[in-house]
Amino acid sequence: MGKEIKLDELQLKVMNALWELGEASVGEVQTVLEEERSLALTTVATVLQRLHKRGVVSYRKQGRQYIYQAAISKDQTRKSMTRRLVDQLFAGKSSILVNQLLEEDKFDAAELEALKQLIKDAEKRKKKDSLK
Amino acid sequence: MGKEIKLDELQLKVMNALWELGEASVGEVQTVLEEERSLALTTVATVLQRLHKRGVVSYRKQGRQYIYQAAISKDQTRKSMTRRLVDQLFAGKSSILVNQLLEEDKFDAAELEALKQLIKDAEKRKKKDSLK
DNA sequence: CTTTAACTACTACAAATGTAGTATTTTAAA
DNA sequence: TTTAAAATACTACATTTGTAGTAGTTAAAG
Repeated sequence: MGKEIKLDELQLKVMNALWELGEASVGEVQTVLEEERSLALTTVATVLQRLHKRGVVSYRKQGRQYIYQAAISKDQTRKSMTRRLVDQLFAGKSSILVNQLLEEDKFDAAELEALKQLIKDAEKRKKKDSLK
Repeated sequence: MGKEIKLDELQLKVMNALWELGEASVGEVQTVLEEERSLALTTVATVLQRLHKRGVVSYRKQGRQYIYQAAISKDQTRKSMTRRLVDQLFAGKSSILVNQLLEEDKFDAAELEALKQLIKDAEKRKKKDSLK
């Protein structure tokens, strides 16, 4: 599933609300977004409709209400959008990105520890693969 | 300098060309971009003009030609756009992003080795800081 | 000198996104 | 019963981005 996913700020906020709630009506999404700043209900509705048109969300009817849910996973989205950023700005090299984050001191001690472990795991996988 | 930088695909391609060349005329930028696909010279000119309006590029006049150069560094751009992605999709946690990349097996053995070293460096910095 | 190429200024269109008001209908509350 | 709230359908506007043609001028090539 190499489908490109490109979502702008508000679209992502809406998706985050759906991922969090599992499914939601326009009003419920609005409520979540409103914690940050107020938006007209119709703005939220429009975003959802357009996302639906793109196949990014789906809905079922409940009475006269549309109950929306994400049609793409958060994981897929993360992968797709990270890939794009790495391709566009890091010459396709994830290591440059991670280097930058480490240099910027973006991790606490526990996270560094966890990363070390993940690197070990990755190295093990690499060794296993190279023996095949 | 916490200035938000948001550049879309073509804008980034133009910036990459400027960063690579140091400075360039519209025609020179077009030549670089053309390696991938052809674009009207006026399209490139328009993008550069709009970027200039935003303060993202600057130019000097040479005869009747504009010689553009980037007014923001690649590093700044990388930091800003990575921050946005992490905030929007990774709840502000860079470690989740790196976890994902490691799980996706995006690094070769040498890169993993280099990352280990960077983590050690980061850990040392952490310890130094905690002793202050 | 003439023709061609290069370059900017100007103009315009389409698509996508964010924003939200109005009209209508249905449902819930007073 | 009436009023208010909720929800969708419809509509419209502004901004941004990508796309590129036309006109006019200047510089380079033939």
